[in-house]
Amino acid sequence: MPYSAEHKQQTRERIVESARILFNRHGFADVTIDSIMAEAGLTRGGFYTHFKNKEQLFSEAVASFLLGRGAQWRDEFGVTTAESGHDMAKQMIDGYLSPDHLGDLDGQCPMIALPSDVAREKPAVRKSYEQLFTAMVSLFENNLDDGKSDKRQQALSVAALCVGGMVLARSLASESLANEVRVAARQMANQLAALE
Amino acid sequence: MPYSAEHKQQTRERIVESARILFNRHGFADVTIDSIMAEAGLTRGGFYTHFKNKEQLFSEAVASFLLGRGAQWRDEFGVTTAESGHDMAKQMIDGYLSPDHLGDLDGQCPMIALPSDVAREKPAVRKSYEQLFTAMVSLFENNLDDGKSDKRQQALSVAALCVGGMVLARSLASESLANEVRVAARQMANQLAALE
DNA sequence: TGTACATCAGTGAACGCGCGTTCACTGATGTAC
DNA sequence: TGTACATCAGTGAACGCGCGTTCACTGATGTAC
Repeated sequence: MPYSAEHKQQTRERIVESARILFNRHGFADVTIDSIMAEAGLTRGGFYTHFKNKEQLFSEAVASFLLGRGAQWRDEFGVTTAESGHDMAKQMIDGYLSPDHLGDLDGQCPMIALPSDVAREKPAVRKSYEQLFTAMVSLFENNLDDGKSDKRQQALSVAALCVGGMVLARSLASESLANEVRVAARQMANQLAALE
Repeated sequence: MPYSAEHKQQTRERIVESARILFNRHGFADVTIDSIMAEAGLTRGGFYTHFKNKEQLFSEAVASFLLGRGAQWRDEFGVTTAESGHDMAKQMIDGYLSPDHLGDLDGQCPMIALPSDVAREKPAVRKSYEQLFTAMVSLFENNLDDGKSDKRQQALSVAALCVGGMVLARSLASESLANEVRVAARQMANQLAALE
């Protein structure tokens, strides 16, 4: 068996990481397999020993967010005691709708960077996107008060505000209007999260 | 002067209309100038007597939504008396977050169909997107109660919920989850619009 | 009213380019002896 | 310990294709007479 057991796996992860960053920045169609492989320190042809095609890599790149910053969020905010729930939800909301996140084209959540790219893809890619969304909604569900009959609706709405506010901020021409939307969504999301 | 005065203008509008529909359905990168011109009953080469390049057409196609269904919405909900404001806002919210709108890939609002495509474009395209957003926010501002100190914040949040809810619904794999998000966003948007 | 002409919207072949994918090959590595 | 070998991750040239844009040309039209 040439090469160590994990060697191929590590290369594969390097490719997924390059892809995640490049897709986040330029979208699915405008990123070439050449550029992804070059970013990972490899050449074009090797791609197909790891992936069936470009679309499969796209799917994995979107999902891989949950292993990086996504896991960080989950670890930080995912499991909390009842009384600290609101604080955790607030930190999550404030972080997601922060200027830092808005400026982080490479590291941002793919839900913000790639919504319309994903909407045109096949179910496999959409499932990866859905994983991110489901994780976010669960996180909010776990950090809102118990006993609320519309807790899930609240969590879904807060998530829609987080994603919607950031997606809009990214697409507007005016930086000041973008920030106005971001701040309004942040305040409203916090208000909703604290609603009782 | 060969051809009537409006002939060129009409052809141009036909191209923009084809472009709006095709971009809405397939995104910026995956639509060819050939396909747009063919849809308008013309051939490739004629494109450049009307537009500088593909990007300029994209910008005009996004903005053109305000002349079609956008104008319809504006006329229907734009100018209202104070006491009917809430009803108008509700109709707008319910229409935007309706199953019909979710299923209408050709006629949908470009804010839903093209957010990440637009985010990567130059200011001219982003300005067109912003026109749509500004129109929506104004419409909500005009249909919420007077005298509220955070009226604008409310309008921005409702708009973020409308766009966010629909963008997410488009990108998820599960149809039932997509509808859950859509309905949750609709209910919450209506709640916010009626907040006093 | 009828005809020659000038205009320019629209045609379609061609240009230059880069993409996703394939494939015959290479060379670094772990194993057997 | 040292060497021959088998494996397969990675290489890079090539294939087939379609794109955005250009350009010399055409032919439908309004105008001048």
